[in-house]
Amino acid sequence: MKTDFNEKQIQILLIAETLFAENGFEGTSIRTIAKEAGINVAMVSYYFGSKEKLLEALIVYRTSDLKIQIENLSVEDLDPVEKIDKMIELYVNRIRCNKGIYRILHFEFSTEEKEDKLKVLNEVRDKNLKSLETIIHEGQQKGIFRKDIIIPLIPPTIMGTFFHFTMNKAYFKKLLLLETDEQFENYIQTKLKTHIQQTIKALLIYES
Amino acid sequence: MKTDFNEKQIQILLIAETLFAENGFEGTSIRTIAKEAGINVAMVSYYFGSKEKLLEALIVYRTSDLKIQIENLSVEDLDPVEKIDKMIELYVNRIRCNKGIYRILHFEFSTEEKEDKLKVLNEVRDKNLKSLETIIHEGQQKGIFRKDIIIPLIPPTIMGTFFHFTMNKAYFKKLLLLETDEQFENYIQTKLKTHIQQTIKALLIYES
DNA sequence: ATAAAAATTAAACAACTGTTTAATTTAAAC
DNA sequence: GTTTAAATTAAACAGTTGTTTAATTTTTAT
Repeated sequence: MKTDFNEKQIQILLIAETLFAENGFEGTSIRTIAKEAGINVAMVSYYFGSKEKLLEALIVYRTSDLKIQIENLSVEDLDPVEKIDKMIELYVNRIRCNKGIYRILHFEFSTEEKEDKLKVLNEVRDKNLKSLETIIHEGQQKGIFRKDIIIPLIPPTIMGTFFHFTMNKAYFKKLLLLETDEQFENYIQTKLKTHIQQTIKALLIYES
Repeated sequence: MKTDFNEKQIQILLIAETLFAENGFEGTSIRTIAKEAGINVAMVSYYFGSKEKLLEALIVYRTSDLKIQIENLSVEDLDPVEKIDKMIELYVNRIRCNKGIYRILHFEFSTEEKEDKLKVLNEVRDKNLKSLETIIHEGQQKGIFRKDIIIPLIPPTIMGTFFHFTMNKAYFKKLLLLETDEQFENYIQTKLKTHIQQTIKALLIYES
């Protein structure tokens, strides 16, 4: 599998990413990509073979990016609660910086069965889940966290909350009286992030 | 705004809903809809005017459905914690039964600015939020719930968790060893529902 | 400077897109 | 039974789609 792209290819990939995220895969024509990138239509086929393969290349390009971003929190010298806080901050920032590709991965690939192309993404997810498990088990051994937690359901709550909020930008901007995009972005990094941290910590610690 | 449709129109709407949810708006052609519905291509234009207006009609049709489904929990004779449980159950069931239209509303309308068409949806959201506020305020007055909760961020956690889980069906089926679609559906109605309930209750009750 | 390879182009391709037309069939009203 | 309206059809429309071709320019290597 090809993982190295030249400057021109990367330029095309980045523009395709934006357009796919904005208008969907089917909603974006090669001609639009070409026009936006200031190149000839044929160049996409020339470099990537087809529109489908362009999407695959984009996913390869971006998920290899994500791989690198994985940090191993479980080794750091923090107590479990602090580790949870930090992990959520990492989650939020990672999605925030890769909104485009996340959107594409979740919406273009959600229904269809292109599992092979999602292998890399699944590897990232599995590794994240492992890190999370390590942290929670540590907290459970120290008697801080409850023991009847279904750990695989925690990332959906973190990511899902974030996604649902950003996907309904217009609605929440109006609801929370956030006038500019900057205010919206700022709200995510402060209030929303804190809300998610509070939620997960409460779930882990609370005894009913 | 037209809100009544005849049998034939509803048949077309339902098939369009499935196809839009599966392949997206741009990814679904009128001819595919017509073929699937066993009608002539021209009938869509004849009944709805255009593909765009077909989508609008679908949203009108479905959101008027949703409106009726809104129950007013806040008046029932239950304690706040039970009300939260019941409300989440309603949330989960409502999304579960209207997966298609929710997907369309969130993904086809997320980026573009077709706010006027989303008015009905926003009304439903606002009403749900009001109900939730009533319940939480009651719990706060009784000293059961904490007072520093950002209430508008709770629906994103409920809906987001659910969505993220269903959107990544293939991944979670493999991860949780759910072999059939029935097992997956069952997991949603039991474990996932309980997880969301636990999460929200913990957030509301837990004192740090 | 010359030859080979890579990059870029405009044009053409057939298939598909949403939509409209005009003719025909079916149903309703009188 | 006749007239009028609604429903349905196949065909055509013009525009767009992804992709390929073959010619041309640019870059690289010798």
